[in-house]
Amino acid sequence: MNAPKPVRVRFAPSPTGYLHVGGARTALFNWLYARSQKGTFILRIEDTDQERSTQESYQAILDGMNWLGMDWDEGPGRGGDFGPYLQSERLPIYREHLEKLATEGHAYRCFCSPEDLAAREKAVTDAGGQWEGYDGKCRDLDPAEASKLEAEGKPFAWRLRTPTDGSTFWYDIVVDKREFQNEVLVDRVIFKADGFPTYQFACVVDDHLMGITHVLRGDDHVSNTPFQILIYQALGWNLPKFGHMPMILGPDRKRLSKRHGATSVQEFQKQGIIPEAMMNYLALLGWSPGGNADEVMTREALIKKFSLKKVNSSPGAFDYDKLAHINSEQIKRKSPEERHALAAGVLAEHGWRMDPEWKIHNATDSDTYLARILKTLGNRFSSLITLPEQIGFFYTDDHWRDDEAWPSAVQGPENVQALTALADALEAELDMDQPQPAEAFENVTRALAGKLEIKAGALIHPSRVALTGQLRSAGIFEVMELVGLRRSLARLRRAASLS
RNA sequence: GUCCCCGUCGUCUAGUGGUUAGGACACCGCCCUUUCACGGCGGCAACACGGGUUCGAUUCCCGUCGGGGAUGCCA
Repeated sequence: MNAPKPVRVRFAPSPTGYLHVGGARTALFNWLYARSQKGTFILRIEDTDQERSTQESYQAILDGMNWLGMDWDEGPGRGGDFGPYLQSERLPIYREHLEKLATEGHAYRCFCSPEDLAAREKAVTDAGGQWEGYDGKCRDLDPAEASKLEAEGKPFAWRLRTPTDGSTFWYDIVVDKREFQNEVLVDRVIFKADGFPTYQFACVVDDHLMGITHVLRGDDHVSNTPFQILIYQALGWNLPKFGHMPMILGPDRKRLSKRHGATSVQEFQKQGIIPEAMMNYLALLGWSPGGNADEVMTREALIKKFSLKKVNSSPGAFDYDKLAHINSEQIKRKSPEERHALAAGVLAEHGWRMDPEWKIHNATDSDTYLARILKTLGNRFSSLITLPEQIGFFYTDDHWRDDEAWPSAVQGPENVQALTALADALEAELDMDQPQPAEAFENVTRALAGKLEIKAGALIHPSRVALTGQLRSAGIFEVMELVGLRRSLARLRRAASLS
Protein backbone atom coordinates (compact mmCIF):
# COMPACT_ATOMS: atom_id res chain seq x y z
CA MET A 1 0.00 0.00 0.00
CA ASN A 2 1.03 3.56 -0.47
CA ALA A 3 2.32 5.36 2.58
CA PRO A 4 -0.12 7.96 3.83
CA LYS A 5 0.70 11.42 2.62
CA PRO A 6 1.45 13.99 5.31
CA VAL A 7 -1.76 15.78 6.12
CA ARG A 8 -2.15 19.29 4.79
CA VAL A 9 -5.38 21.06 5.60
CA ARG A 10 -6.52 24.63 5.39
CA PHE A 11 -9.02 27.09 6.70
CA ALA A 12 -10.00 29.50 3.95
CA PRO A 13 -12.25 32.27 5.18
CA SER A 14 -13.32 35.24 3.15
CA PRO A 15 -12.67 38.56 4.88
CA THR A 16 -16.23 39.78 4.70
CA GLY A 17 -17.18 39.82 8.37
CA TYR A 18 -16.08 38.74 11.78
CA LEU A 19 -14.98 35.25 12.62
CA HIS A 20 -18.30 33.52 12.99
CA VAL A 21 -18.66 30.52 15.29
CA GLY A 22 -19.45 28.38 12.27
CA GLY A 23 -16.23 29.41 10.61
CA ALA A 24 -14.35 29.04 13.86
CA ARG A 25 -15.64 25.51 14.24
CA THR A 26 -14.59 24.63 10.69
CA ALA A 27 -11.19 26.13 11.39
CA LEU A 28 -11.01 24.18 14.62
CA PHE A 29 -11.70 20.81 13.04
CA ASN A 30 -9.04 21.48 10.44
CA TRP A 31 -6.62 22.62 13.10
CA LEU A 32 -7.34 19.67 15.37
CA TYR A 33 -6.93 17.28 12.50
CA ALA A 34 -3.63 18.83 11.46
CA ARG A 35 -2.30 18.86 15.00
CA SER A 36 -3.46 15.35 15.79
CA GLN A 37 -1.92 14.01 12.58
CA LYS A 38 1.28 16.03 12.89
CA GLY A 39 0.23 17.67 9.67
CA THR A 40 0.27 21.20 8.38
CA PHE A 41 -2.43 23.76 9.00
CA ILE A 42 -2.71 26.50 6.43
CA LEU A 43 -4.60 29.77 6.61
CA ARG A 44 -5.63 31.14 3.25
CA ILE A 45 -7.62 34.28 2.72
CA GLU A 46 -10.23 34.11 0.00
CA ASP A 47 -10.57 37.74 -0.91
CA THR A 48 -11.68 37.42 -4.50
CA ASP A 49 -14.81 39.43 -3.84
CA GLN A 50 -13.54 42.95 -4.27
CA GLU A 51 -16.82 44.46 -3.21
CA ARG A 52 -17.12 42.83 0.15
CA SER A 53 -13.62 42.07 1.34
CA THR A 54 -12.33 44.47 3.95
CA GLN A 55 -9.12 45.05 5.81
CA GLU A 56 -10.98 45.20 9.13
CA SER A 57 -12.50 41.83 8.56
CA TYR A 58 -9.16 40.38 7.56
CA GLN A 59 -7.72 41.61 10.83
CA ALA A 60 -10.72 40.41 12.81
CA ILE A 61 -10.26 36.92 11.45
CA LEU A 62 -6.58 36.82 12.32
CA ASP A 63 -7.39 38.19 15.78
CA GLY A 64 -10.07 35.59 16.29
CA MET A 65 -7.77 32.77 15.26
CA ASN A 66 -5.04 34.03 17.56
CA TRP A 67 -7.42 34.48 20.44
CA LEU A 68 -8.65 30.95 20.12
CA GLY A 69 -5.09 29.75 19.97
CA MET A 70 -5.31 28.17 16.55
CA ASP A 71 -1.87 28.78 15.15
CA TRP A 72 -1.22 28.24 11.47
CA ASP A 73 1.92 26.88 9.90
CA GLU A 74 1.55 28.64 6.59
CA GLY A 75 -0.36 31.78 5.77
CA PRO A 76 -0.48 35.48 6.52
CA GLY A 77 2.37 36.54 8.75
CA ARG A 78 3.89 33.06 8.67
CA GLY A 79 4.88 32.64 5.07
CA GLY A 80 5.33 29.19 3.59
CA ASP A 81 6.46 27.53 0.39
CA PHE A 82 3.09 27.68 -1.32
CA GLY A 83 2.27 31.38 -1.09
CA PRO A 84 1.08 33.92 -1.52
CA TYR A 85 -1.76 33.03 0.80
CA LEU A 86 -4.02 35.88 -0.18
CA GLN A 87 -5.96 35.02 -3.28
CA SER A 88 -5.92 38.60 -4.49
CA GLU A 89 -2.15 38.20 -4.83
CA ARG A 90 -2.44 35.05 -6.92
CA LEU A 91 -4.22 36.41 -9.98
CA PRO A 92 -1.54 35.42 -12.51
CA ILE A 93 -1.75 31.84 -11.26
CA TYR A 94 -5.50 31.64 -11.83
CA ARG A 95 -5.15 33.33 -15.20
CA GLU A 96 -2.64 30.75 -16.27
CA HIS A 97 -4.92 27.87 -15.39
CA LEU A 98 -7.89 29.53 -16.97
CA GLU A 99 -5.96 29.75 -20.21
CA LYS A 100 -5.26 26.07 -20.08
CA LEU A 101 -8.95 25.34 -19.70
CA ALA A 102 -9.86 27.79 -22.45
CA THR A 103 -7.35 26.31 -24.85
CA GLU A 104 -8.64 22.84 -24.23
CA GLY A 105 -12.23 23.90 -24.64
CA HIS A 106 -13.22 23.33 -21.02
CA ALA A 107 -14.02 26.97 -20.47
CA TYR A 108 -15.86 29.42 -22.67
CA ARG A 109 -16.61 33.10 -22.70
CA CYS A 110 -20.07 34.19 -21.65
CA PHE A 111 -21.24 37.63 -22.68
CA CYS A 112 -24.50 37.55 -20.80
CA SER A 113 -24.53 40.42 -18.35
CA PRO A 114 -26.03 39.94 -14.90
CA GLU A 115 -28.91 42.05 -16.16
CA ASP A 116 -29.43 39.78 -19.18
CA LEU A 117 -29.49 36.79 -16.89
CA ALA A 118 -31.92 38.42 -14.51
CA ALA A 119 -34.20 39.31 -17.40
CA ARG A 120 -34.17 35.77 -18.76
CA GLU A 121 -34.83 34.38 -15.31
CA LYS A 122 -37.76 36.73 -14.89
CA ALA A 123 -39.16 35.71 -18.25
CA VAL A 124 -39.06 32.07 -17.28
CA THR A 125 -40.58 32.68 -13.88
CA ASP A 126 -43.29 34.92 -15.28
CA ALA A 127 -44.23 32.17 -17.69
CA GLY A 128 -44.78 29.97 -14.69
CA GLY A 129 -41.53 28.10 -15.18
CA GLN A 130 -38.63 27.46 -12.83
CA TRP A 131 -35.23 28.94 -13.55
CA GLU A 132 -32.72 26.16 -13.11
CA GLY A 133 -29.65 28.34 -13.25
CA TYR A 134 -27.62 29.45 -16.24
CA ASP A 135 -29.26 28.32 -19.46
CA GLY A 136 -26.13 27.77 -21.54
CA LYS A 137 -26.77 30.52 -24.04
CA CYS A 138 -23.11 31.20 -24.75
CA ARG A 139 -21.97 27.62 -24.42
CA ASP A 140 -21.99 27.03 -28.15
CA LEU A 141 -21.18 30.52 -29.25
CA ASP A 142 -19.02 30.49 -32.36
CA PRO A 143 -15.42 31.20 -31.27
CA ALA A 144 -15.03 33.72 -34.05
CA GLU A 145 -18.13 35.52 -32.89
CA ALA A 146 -16.87 35.43 -29.31
CA SER A 147 -13.54 36.92 -30.31
CA LYS A 148 -15.33 39.62 -32.22
CA LEU A 149 -17.44 40.56 -29.20
CA GLU A 150 -14.36 40.56 -27.03
CA ALA A 151 -12.57 42.83 -29.53
CA GLU A 152 -15.51 45.20 -29.36
CA GLY A 153 -14.88 45.47 -25.66
CA LYS A 154 -18.00 43.70 -24.51
CA PRO A 155 -17.53 42.47 -20.96
CA PHE A 156 -17.60 38.75 -20.40
CA ALA A 157 -17.07 36.07 -17.84
CA TRP A 158 -15.66 32.58 -18.25
CA ARG A 159 -17.77 29.54 -17.57
CA LEU A 160 -16.84 25.92 -17.18
CA ARG A 161 -18.26 23.57 -19.78
CA THR A 162 -19.79 20.78 -17.73
CA PRO A 163 -20.96 17.37 -18.91
CA THR A 164 -24.68 16.97 -19.46
CA ASP A 165 -24.98 13.33 -18.59
CA GLY A 166 -23.50 10.89 -16.15
CA SER A 167 -22.92 11.74 -12.54
CA THR A 168 -20.27 13.15 -10.29
CA PHE A 169 -19.68 11.64 -6.89
CA TRP A 170 -17.20 11.35 -4.08
CA TYR A 171 -16.86 9.55 -0.80
CA ASP A 172 -17.27 12.10 1.90
CA ILE A 173 -15.39 11.61 5.15
CA VAL A 174 -18.49 12.50 7.10
CA VAL A 175 -21.41 11.22 5.07
CA ASP A 176 -19.98 8.51 2.87
CA LYS A 177 -21.09 8.63 -0.76
CA ARG A 178 -22.45 11.82 -2.23
CA GLU A 179 -23.65 11.83 -5.78
CA PHE A 180 -25.03 14.44 -8.14
CA GLN A 181 -26.42 13.99 -11.62
CA ASN A 182 -24.40 16.11 -14.00
CA GLU A 183 -27.65 17.07 -15.63
CA VAL A 184 -28.47 19.33 -12.71
CA LEU A 185 -25.05 20.95 -12.67
CA VAL A 186 -24.96 24.19 -14.61
CA ASP A 187 -22.05 25.90 -16.31
CA ARG A 188 -21.10 28.20 -13.51
CA VAL A 189 -18.78 31.15 -13.82
CA ILE A 190 -15.17 30.49 -12.96
CA PHE A 191 -13.77 33.88 -13.88
CA LYS A 192 -15.66 37.07 -13.35
CA ALA A 193 -15.86 40.04 -15.67
CA ASP A 194 -13.78 42.03 -13.20
CA GLY A 195 -10.81 39.78 -13.87
CA PHE A 196 -11.04 37.88 -10.61
CA PRO A 197 -11.67 34.17 -10.37
CA THR A 198 -14.77 33.01 -8.56
CA TYR A 199 -14.49 31.12 -5.33
CA GLN A 200 -15.18 27.87 -7.16
CA PHE A 201 -12.13 28.23 -9.34
CA ALA A 202 -9.66 29.87 -6.99
CA CYS A 203 -10.43 27.32 -4.32
CA VAL A 204 -9.69 24.37 -6.56
CA VAL A 205 -6.52 25.83 -8.02
CA ASP A 206 -5.19 26.76 -4.60
CA ASP A 207 -6.13 23.55 -2.88
CA HIS A 208 -4.29 21.65 -5.54
CA LEU A 209 -1.27 23.89 -5.77
CA MET A 210 -0.98 24.10 -2.00
CA GLY A 211 -1.04 20.35 -1.76
CA ILE A 212 -4.17 20.18 0.38
CA THR A 213 -4.93 16.57 1.22
CA HIS A 214 -8.24 17.01 3.01
CA VAL A 215 -10.81 19.65 2.26
CA LEU A 216 -12.78 20.01 5.46
CA ARG A 217 -15.48 22.63 5.25
CA GLY A 218 -19.04 23.38 6.18
CA ASP A 219 -21.95 21.38 4.87
CA ASP A 220 -23.14 24.46 2.99
CA HIS A 221 -20.41 23.68 0.48
CA VAL A 222 -21.72 20.27 -0.46
CA SER A 223 -23.41 21.47 -3.58
CA ASN A 224 -20.25 23.24 -4.69
CA THR A 225 -18.24 20.09 -4.49
CA PRO A 226 -19.43 18.32 -7.65
CA PHE A 227 -18.79 21.44 -9.67
CA GLN A 228 -15.35 21.75 -8.18
CA ILE A 229 -14.65 18.11 -8.87
CA LEU A 230 -15.43 18.84 -12.49
CA ILE A 231 -12.82 21.59 -12.40
CA TYR A 232 -10.24 19.19 -10.96
CA GLN A 233 -11.04 16.77 -13.74
CA ALA A 234 -10.87 19.41 -16.44
CA LEU A 235 -7.45 20.38 -15.12
CA GLY A 236 -6.42 16.75 -14.99
CA TRP A 237 -5.80 16.76 -11.26
CA ASN A 238 -6.33 14.21 -8.55
CA LEU A 239 -8.98 14.90 -5.97
CA PRO A 240 -8.28 15.65 -2.35
CA LYS A 241 -10.50 13.99 0.23
CA PHE A 242 -13.61 15.93 1.11
CA GLY A 243 -15.31 16.15 4.46
CA HIS A 244 -18.36 18.30 5.09
CA MET A 245 -19.00 19.36 8.66
CA PRO A 246 -22.58 19.66 9.82
CA MET A 247 -24.02 23.13 10.18
CA ILE A 248 -24.48 24.90 13.47
CA LEU A 249 -28.07 25.95 14.12
CA GLY A 250 -29.58 28.35 16.59
CA PRO A 251 -31.44 27.06 19.66
CA ASP A 252 -34.60 27.12 17.56
CA ARG A 253 -32.96 24.93 14.94
CA LYS A 254 -32.95 27.74 12.41
CA ARG A 255 -29.74 28.94 10.86
CA LEU A 256 -27.65 30.54 13.59
CA SER A 257 -27.87 34.29 13.24
CA LYS A 258 -27.42 37.50 15.17
CA ARG A 259 -30.93 37.39 16.50
CA HIS A 260 -29.95 34.32 18.51
CA GLY A 261 -27.35 36.36 20.34
CA ALA A 262 -23.62 36.37 19.93
CA THR A 263 -22.32 34.69 16.79
CA SER A 264 -18.80 36.00 16.39
CA VAL A 265 -15.98 34.79 18.55
CA GLN A 266 -15.11 38.33 19.60
CA GLU A 267 -18.59 38.79 20.98
CA PHE A 268 -18.11 35.75 23.16
CA GLN A 269 -14.79 37.12 24.25
CA LYS A 270 -16.56 40.27 25.39
CA GLN A 271 -19.05 38.15 27.27
CA GLY A 272 -16.31 36.69 29.40
CA ILE A 273 -15.82 33.42 27.58
CA ILE A 274 -12.22 32.29 27.71
CA PRO A 275 -10.64 30.86 24.57
CA GLU A 276 -10.11 27.40 26.01
CA ALA A 277 -13.81 27.17 26.73
CA MET A 278 -14.85 28.44 23.33
CA MET A 279 -12.63 25.91 21.65
CA ASN A 280 -13.78 23.12 23.93
CA TYR A 281 -17.44 23.86 23.34
CA LEU A 282 -17.07 24.27 19.61
CA ALA A 283 -15.31 20.93 19.41
CA LEU A 284 -18.22 19.30 21.17
CA LEU A 285 -20.64 20.65 18.61
CA GLY A 286 -20.48 17.96 15.96
CA TRP A 287 -17.85 15.82 17.56
CA SER A 288 -17.65 13.86 20.76
CA PRO A 289 -14.86 12.12 22.62
CA GLY A 290 -17.24 9.19 22.88
CA GLY A 291 -18.86 7.21 25.64
CA ASN A 292 -18.73 8.67 29.11
CA ALA A 293 -15.48 10.51 28.62
CA ASP A 294 -15.03 13.87 30.30
CA GLU A 295 -16.21 16.59 27.99
CA VAL A 296 -14.14 19.30 29.61
CA MET A 297 -10.80 19.07 27.91
CA THR A 298 -7.59 20.98 27.56
CA ARG A 299 -6.29 21.84 24.11
CA GLU A 300 -3.86 18.98 24.40
CA ALA A 301 -6.58 16.50 25.27
CA LEU A 302 -8.68 17.73 22.39
CA ILE A 303 -5.83 17.20 19.97
CA LYS A 304 -5.10 13.80 21.39
CA LYS A 305 -8.66 12.57 21.20
CA PHE A 306 -9.87 14.24 18.05
CA SER A 307 -10.86 12.00 15.20
CA LEU A 308 -12.55 12.88 11.94
CA LYS A 309 -14.30 9.55 12.04
CA LYS A 310 -16.27 10.68 15.05
CA VAL A 311 -17.57 13.82 13.44
CA ASN A 312 -21.35 13.78 13.33
CA SER A 313 -23.39 14.10 10.21
CA SER A 314 -26.36 15.87 11.74
CA PRO A 315 -26.54 19.60 12.35
CA GLY A 316 -26.46 20.72 15.97
CA ALA A 317 -28.06 23.55 17.89
CA PHE A 318 -25.87 26.06 19.65
CA ASP A 319 -26.46 25.88 23.40
CA TYR A 320 -25.39 28.99 25.28
CA ASP A 321 -25.99 27.30 28.64
CA LYS A 322 -23.61 24.54 27.88
CA LEU A 323 -20.97 26.97 26.66
CA ALA A 324 -21.34 28.82 29.97
CA HIS A 325 -20.91 25.56 31.84
CA ILE A 326 -17.80 24.59 29.92
CA ASN A 327 -16.50 28.09 30.51
CA SER A 328 -16.88 27.89 34.27
CA GLU A 329 -15.35 24.43 34.33
CA GLN A 330 -12.39 25.67 32.33
CA ILE A 331 -11.91 28.61 34.67
CA LYS A 332 -12.17 26.40 37.74
CA ARG A 333 -9.61 24.00 36.38
CA LYS A 334 -7.01 26.63 35.71
CA SER A 335 -3.94 26.93 37.90
CA PRO A 336 -3.91 29.56 40.66
CA GLU A 337 -1.48 31.60 38.56
CA GLU A 338 -3.74 31.54 35.53
CA ARG A 339 -6.78 32.41 37.61
CA HIS A 340 -4.83 35.24 39.14
CA ALA A 341 -4.00 36.60 35.70
CA LEU A 342 -7.63 36.36 34.64
CA ALA A 343 -8.87 38.15 37.74
CA ALA A 344 -6.14 40.78 37.52
CA GLY A 345 -7.46 41.63 34.08
CA VAL A 346 -10.89 42.27 35.53
CA LEU A 347 -9.44 44.41 38.32
CA ALA A 348 -7.51 46.47 35.85
CA GLU A 349 -10.70 47.19 33.91
CA HIS A 350 -12.30 48.54 37.06
CA GLY A 351 -9.25 50.33 38.36
CA TRP A 352 -9.47 48.59 41.71
CA ARG A 353 -6.44 48.42 43.96
CA MET A 354 -5.83 47.32 47.48
CA ASP A 355 -5.85 50.15 49.99
CA PRO A 356 -2.19 50.27 51.12
CA GLU A 357 -3.17 51.86 54.42
CA TRP A 358 -5.13 48.88 55.52
CA LYS A 359 -3.75 46.12 57.66
CA ILE A 360 -4.80 42.79 56.23
CA HIS A 361 -3.93 39.50 57.79
CA ASN A 362 -1.47 37.65 55.59
CA ALA A 363 -1.69 40.13 52.76
CA THR A 364 0.39 43.25 52.54
CA ASP A 365 0.58 43.85 48.82
CA SER A 366 -1.90 43.82 45.96
CA ASP A 367 -0.88 40.53 44.44
CA THR A 368 -0.97 38.68 47.72
CA TYR A 369 -4.25 40.33 48.53
CA LEU A 370 -5.78 39.19 45.24
CA ALA A 371 -4.34 35.72 45.71
CA ARG A 372 -5.99 35.54 49.12
CA ILE A 373 -9.29 36.74 47.72
CA LEU A 374 -9.21 34.10 45.00
CA LYS A 375 -8.30 31.42 47.47
CA THR A 376 -11.25 32.46 49.60
CA LEU A 377 -13.50 32.53 46.60
CA GLY A 378 -12.46 29.06 45.53
CA ASN A 379 -14.90 27.55 43.08
CA ARG A 380 -17.09 30.58 43.28
CA PHE A 381 -14.80 32.21 40.77
CA SER A 382 -16.11 30.62 37.66
CA SER A 383 -17.12 33.57 35.55
CA LEU A 384 -15.38 36.67 34.33
CA ILE A 385 -18.75 38.38 34.12
CA THR A 386 -19.80 37.95 37.73
CA LEU A 387 -16.33 38.42 39.18
CA PRO A 388 -16.65 42.21 39.56
CA GLU A 389 -19.78 41.68 41.65
CA GLN A 390 -18.04 39.00 43.64
CA ILE A 391 -14.92 40.89 44.57
CA GLY A 392 -15.77 44.57 44.24
CA PHE A 393 -16.43 44.99 47.94
CA PHE A 394 -12.91 43.84 48.72
CA TYR A 395 -11.68 46.96 47.02
CA THR A 396 -14.17 49.72 47.56
CA ASP A 397 -16.60 50.78 50.23
CA ASP A 398 -18.87 52.21 47.58
CA HIS A 399 -19.50 48.88 46.05
CA TRP A 400 -21.76 47.50 48.74
CA ARG A 401 -24.09 50.42 49.15
CA ASP A 402 -26.97 49.76 46.89
CA ASP A 403 -28.45 46.34 46.79
CA GLU A 404 -31.93 45.01 46.98
CA ALA A 405 -30.76 42.54 49.60
CA TRP A 406 -30.57 45.39 52.03
CA PRO A 407 -34.17 45.60 53.28
CA SER A 408 -34.69 41.92 53.94
CA ALA A 409 -31.39 41.10 55.60
CA VAL A 410 -30.32 44.24 57.38
CA GLN A 411 -33.37 46.26 58.28
CA GLY A 412 -35.60 45.56 61.22
CA PRO A 413 -34.91 45.87 64.97
CA GLU A 414 -33.38 42.41 65.37
CA ASN A 415 -30.95 42.96 62.55
CA VAL A 416 -29.92 46.38 63.74
CA GLN A 417 -29.44 44.99 67.19
CA ALA A 418 -27.39 42.09 65.89
CA LEU A 419 -25.16 44.30 63.80
CA THR A 420 -24.55 46.67 66.66
CA ALA A 421 -23.89 43.93 69.16
CA LEU A 422 -21.44 42.24 66.82
CA ALA A 423 -19.63 45.45 66.12
CA ASP A 424 -19.34 46.17 69.82
CA ALA A 425 -18.09 42.70 70.58
CA LEU A 426 -15.50 42.74 67.80
CA GLU A 427 -14.25 46.10 68.89
CA ALA A 428 -14.00 45.01 72.50
CA GLU A 429 -12.37 41.65 71.89
CA LEU A 430 -9.95 42.32 69.05
CA ASP A 431 -6.88 44.47 68.81
CA MET A 432 -7.53 47.16 66.24
CA ASP A 433 -3.86 47.62 65.53
CA GLN A 434 -3.22 44.02 64.61
CA PRO A 435 -4.30 42.13 61.50
CA GLN A 436 -6.92 39.58 62.53
CA PRO A 437 -7.36 36.12 61.06
CA ALA A 438 -10.75 34.70 60.14
CA GLU A 439 -10.77 32.46 63.22
CA ALA A 440 -10.66 35.50 65.49
CA PHE A 441 -13.76 36.94 63.88
CA GLU A 442 -15.50 33.60 64.01
CA ASN A 443 -14.69 33.03 67.67
CA VAL A 444 -16.04 36.39 68.71
CA THR A 445 -19.16 35.96 66.60
CA ARG A 446 -20.00 32.51 67.90
CA ALA A 447 -19.28 33.49 71.48
CA LEU A 448 -21.61 36.42 71.13
CA ALA A 449 -24.33 34.24 69.66
CA GLY A 450 -23.98 31.92 72.64
CA LYS A 451 -24.15 34.75 75.07
CA LEU A 452 -27.20 36.22 73.39
CA GLU A 453 -28.74 32.76 73.04
CA ILE A 454 -29.37 33.21 69.35
CA LYS A 455 -28.22 31.26 66.34
CA ALA A 456 -24.93 32.29 64.82
CA GLY A 457 -26.83 32.74 61.58
CA ALA A 458 -28.74 35.62 63.09
CA LEU A 459 -25.45 37.49 63.28
CA ILE A 460 -23.90 36.06 60.16
CA HIS A 461 -26.63 36.84 57.67
CA PRO A 462 -27.01 40.55 58.39
CA SER A 463 -23.23 40.82 58.56
CA ARG A 464 -22.86 39.33 55.14
CA VAL A 465 -25.08 41.94 53.61
CA ALA A 466 -23.52 44.71 55.69
CA LEU A 467 -20.02 43.68 54.63
CA THR A 468 -20.57 42.68 51.02
CA GLY A 469 -23.89 44.21 50.09
CA GLN A 470 -24.96 40.81 48.85
CA LEU A 471 -26.94 37.82 50.01
CA ARG A 472 -24.26 35.51 48.70
CA SER A 473 -20.54 35.62 49.24
CA ALA A 474 -17.53 33.64 50.28
CA GLY A 475 -17.24 32.61 53.94
CA ILE A 476 -18.06 35.70 55.93
CA PHE A 477 -15.21 35.36 58.44
CA GLU A 478 -12.67 35.18 55.68
CA VAL A 479 -14.33 38.19 54.16
CA MET A 480 -13.87 40.01 57.48
CA GLU A 481 -10.26 39.00 57.59
CA LEU A 482 -9.63 40.41 54.15
CA VAL A 483 -11.73 43.51 54.53
CA GLY A 484 -9.99 44.08 57.85
CA LEU A 485 -11.28 44.75 61.35
CA ARG A 486 -11.47 48.50 61.13
CA ARG A 487 -13.32 48.59 57.85
CA SER A 488 -15.56 45.69 58.85
CA LEU A 489 -16.62 47.58 61.93
CA ALA A 490 -17.34 50.64 59.88
CA ARG A 491 -19.51 48.68 57.51
CA LEU A 492 -21.41 46.97 60.32
CA ARG A 493 -22.12 50.27 62.03
CA ARG A 494 -22.93 51.98 58.80
CA ALA A 495 -25.47 49.32 57.95
CA ALA A 496 -27.00 49.52 61.42
CA SER A 497 -27.34 53.25 61.20
CA LEU A 498 -28.86 53.26 57.76
CA SER A 499 -31.50 50.71 58.51
C1' G B 1 -40.33 24.26 -7.28
C1' U B 2 -35.78 21.22 -8.05
C1' C B 3 -31.38 18.87 -6.09
C1' C B 4 -28.63 17.23 -1.71
C1' C B 5 -28.27 16.05 3.41
C1' C B 6 -29.99 15.13 8.38
C1' G B 7 -33.65 12.94 12.20
C1' U B 8 -31.64 8.94 19.94
C1' C B 9 -34.13 12.75 26.33
C1' G B 10 -35.80 20.18 25.76
C1' U B 11 -30.22 20.66 24.02
C1' C B 12 -25.13 18.32 22.87
C1' U B 13 -24.34 13.28 22.29
C1' A B 14 -22.73 7.47 23.22
C1' G B 15 -24.42 3.03 21.41
C1' U B 16 -26.38 -1.82 19.43
C1' G B 17 -29.77 -6.88 14.78
C1' G B 18 -31.44 -9.12 21.21
C1' U B 19 -28.86 -3.12 26.28
C1' U B 20 -32.59 -1.79 32.55
C1' A B 21 -30.82 2.67 25.47
C1' G B 22 -25.27 5.28 28.70
C1' G B 23 -23.08 10.33 29.65
C1' A B 24 -23.23 15.82 29.73
C1' C B 25 -26.08 20.70 29.90
C1' A B 26 -30.67 22.49 31.66
C1' C B 27 -34.55 21.37 35.20
C1' C B 28 -36.49 19.14 40.05
C1' G B 29 -35.57 16.90 44.95
C1' C B 30 -32.27 15.51 49.10
C1' C B 31 -27.42 15.77 51.66
C1' C B 32 -23.31 18.97 53.05
C1' U B 33 -23.43 24.09 55.13
C1' U B 34 -22.61 30.31 57.41
C1' U B 35 -25.43 32.34 52.32
C1' C B 36 -24.06 31.14 47.47
C1' A B 37 -21.17 28.15 44.54
C1' C B 38 -18.66 23.53 44.53
C1' G B 39 -19.28 18.50 45.76
C1' G B 40 -22.26 13.95 46.78
C1' C B 41 -26.84 11.19 46.04
C1' G B 42 -31.42 10.64 43.50
C1' G B 43 -35.29 12.09 39.88
C1' C B 44 -37.66 13.75 35.23
C1' A B 45 -36.82 12.85 30.15
C1' A B 46 -35.38 10.04 23.85
C1' C B 47 -34.67 5.98 19.57
C1' A B 48 -40.09 11.29 14.51
C1' C B 49 -44.14 8.31 12.06
C1' G B 50 -45.80 4.27 8.75
C1' G B 51 -44.55 0.11 6.08
C1' G B 52 -41.24 -3.76 5.08
C1' U B 53 -36.60 -7.47 5.83
C1' U B 54 -35.87 -10.58 10.18
C1' C B 55 -37.13 -15.32 15.15
C1' G B 56 -36.22 -10.25 16.75
C1' A B 57 -35.56 -3.90 14.93
C1' U B 58 -33.70 2.25 17.80
C1' U B 59 -30.00 -0.22 14.56
C1' C B 60 -30.92 -2.53 7.59
C1' C B 61 -34.44 -0.92 3.24
C1' C B 62 -38.60 2.16 1.34
C1' G B 63 -42.13 5.94 2.08
C1' U B 64 -44.17 10.05 4.94
C1' C B 65 -43.43 14.02 7.97
C1' G B 66 -40.14 17.44 10.12
C1' G B 67 -35.54 20.29 9.90
C1' G B 68 -31.30 22.13 7.32
C1' G B 69 -28.39 23.34 2.94
C1' A B 70 -27.89 24.63 -2.22
C1' U B 71 -30.15 26.69 -6.31
C1' G B 72 -25.04 33.98 -7.39
C1' C B 73 -20.15 37.12 -12.26
C1' C B 74 -20.83 35.74 -2.68
C1' A B 75 -17.66 32.77 -0.38
